[in-house]
Amino acid sequence: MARGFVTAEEVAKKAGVSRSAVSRTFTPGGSVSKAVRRKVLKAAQELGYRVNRLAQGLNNDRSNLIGVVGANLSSPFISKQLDLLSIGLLRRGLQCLLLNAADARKDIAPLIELLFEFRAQAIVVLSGEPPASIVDECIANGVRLILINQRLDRTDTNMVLSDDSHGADLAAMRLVAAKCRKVAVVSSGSQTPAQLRRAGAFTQRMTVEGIEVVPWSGGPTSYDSGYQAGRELLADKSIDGAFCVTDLLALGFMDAARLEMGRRVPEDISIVGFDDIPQAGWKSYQLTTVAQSFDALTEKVLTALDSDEPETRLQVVPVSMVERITAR
Amino acid sequence: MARGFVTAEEVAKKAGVSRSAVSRTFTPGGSVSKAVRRKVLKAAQELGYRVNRLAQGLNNDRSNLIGVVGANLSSPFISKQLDLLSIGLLRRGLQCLLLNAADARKDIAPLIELLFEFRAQAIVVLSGEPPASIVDECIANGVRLILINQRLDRTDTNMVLSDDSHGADLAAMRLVAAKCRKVAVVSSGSQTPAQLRRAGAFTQRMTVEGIEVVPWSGGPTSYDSGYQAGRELLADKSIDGAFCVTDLLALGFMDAARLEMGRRVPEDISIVGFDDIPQAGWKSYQLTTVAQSFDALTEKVLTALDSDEPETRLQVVPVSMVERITAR
DNA sequence: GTGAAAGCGCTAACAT
DNA sequence: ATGTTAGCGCTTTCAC
Repeated sequence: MARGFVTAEEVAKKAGVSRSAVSRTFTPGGSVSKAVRRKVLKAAQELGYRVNRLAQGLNNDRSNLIGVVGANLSSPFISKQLDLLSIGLLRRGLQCLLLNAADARKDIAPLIELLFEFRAQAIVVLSGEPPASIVDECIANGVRLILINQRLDRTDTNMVLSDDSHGADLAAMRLVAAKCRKVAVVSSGSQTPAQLRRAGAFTQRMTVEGIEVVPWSGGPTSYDSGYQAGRELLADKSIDGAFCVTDLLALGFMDAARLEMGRRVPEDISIVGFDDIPQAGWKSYQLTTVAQSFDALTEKVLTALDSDEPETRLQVVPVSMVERITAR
Repeated sequence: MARGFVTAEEVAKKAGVSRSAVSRTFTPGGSVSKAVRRKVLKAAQELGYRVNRLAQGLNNDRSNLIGVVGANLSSPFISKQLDLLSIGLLRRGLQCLLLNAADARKDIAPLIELLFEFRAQAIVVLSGEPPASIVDECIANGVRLILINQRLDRTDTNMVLSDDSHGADLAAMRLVAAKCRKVAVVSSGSQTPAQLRRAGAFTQRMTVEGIEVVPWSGGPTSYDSGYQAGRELLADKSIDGAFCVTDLLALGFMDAARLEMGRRVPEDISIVGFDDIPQAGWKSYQLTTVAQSFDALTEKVLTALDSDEPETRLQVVPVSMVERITAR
């Protein structure tokens, strides 16, 4: 109790009107006469009144809060996503309640539980896979759930994801075009569904093409893991191509290749990444990579927020090859 | 109205107890008998009840919401900060209401206004300078305001910042030790207070040392701006040192120097950055830089959240030189 | 157009 | 330890 904020009651008193007149003044469709509105606005101004959204939400069951849960918020990919998303939400008059899962492997159920308590209108999951029970609860409670780059085997929730398998295919074909004979496919140890899809589709395609694939995975999704992969894999002199399922891995791999393992890129080895994070375009790297469209992804999430068309439940966003200089 | 969520009333009915018994069961210090508690918990479980934090907050004036406003959420520095902060808040049982200012130059007043409406308990500003009127309002309304890397000329609000001038000094001394004769100091066009302090302190020190300083500033705080700076400045063959007030700028500058302007680093030119973002440690760069302690910064912010010691209002966090290979 | 009154879901002071 | 009662600040019928 006893806080500094001014209430509508006080404003009403000062303006000499009823408490509901004040409410109406601040409600978009409220019917108030010019005269009253002016008086109210004046009093509110002088008192420094601002509506209490908590009370407002309690009343009409619209908290205006959108829960966002994600891990590794400082990774280039996630942070870019969060950046765009938070801008888009704000633009739509929605607030972003951010919950950091800290670690993608962690169970995000308790976080979503927390979002329920805040009566979030919708929940956007940037990373981590919610258990089926939580998905059910979302539906039961009328909370829209939107999963990014996550493909659950159900049709009753919103999923927005990049076309991983097609992307992996593009990467495969690019390495085929580079005339690679033996390629590495590197992913992190935290086998996220997206990474698994990419590695799987790539391997499958390469097998069809009759090209030998050497899989590697380990560590978190980071530059260091990629570097480590490079050190270990490139002891094998015959590897002349690599698909890293994430740009961060690719950048680390590339540095290991050039700086420690004495390979020239792309002369000795062709490298293709996935994501197209800003760093992939830096002059020291100029990584050839499969680009996810951050804008399109965000756009789809935003529209999924209000539209309830069942047919737009699963949105696959196209990817594209960004040709730079790391593949022959 | 008409939402799926279960209320305490329904739980009470099902458990055959009063509505307050339910409330007490879910309140840490509530005095309830084992028996009642069990009944309540059981009913709550079956019904899928969860407290409504909005209502809870409305009651005891503790929204549990901490407003966080920042711009350029995808930049390495800010995103790292946000990552740590959001983890810390969650750990303390606080929720993070994120507002993206999109652009550091934008006025953040309306965003803070919005946070008032949500009755945020405290507001953390990662970037952007709040106008004095807003600061006053925070104080008037009992909302703690914490500014990061922002030094306002007042003693009634919390500021947590890295020791920019000492850091700039370290950078200067490092370039002196590298025997530079003519050094560039590059900052972005969005002259943030922190950047101004760094550039200012650096220039001052160099002037004392009798070393010529060539200032450059332009563009946003980005890799590209740094690159641009490199291209323009290094037409001057006599520049043999550079202090970039931000790592992102330094990385771009370095690439321009090596890859386009034919300079060897550090043989021909010594480069020192500021921040110590993850990319500064990447093998292709290995930037010598002044490190801000993200952990210490976050730690101070977190403690500033609850402690109200006036003497801890201005917290200056020490910085340190990270010696890598870009300075002779 | 405006005010009175009820109610959103919860907590806390007051009895018992 | 438990139930009753009175709010928290707001929106929304419902009369007028």
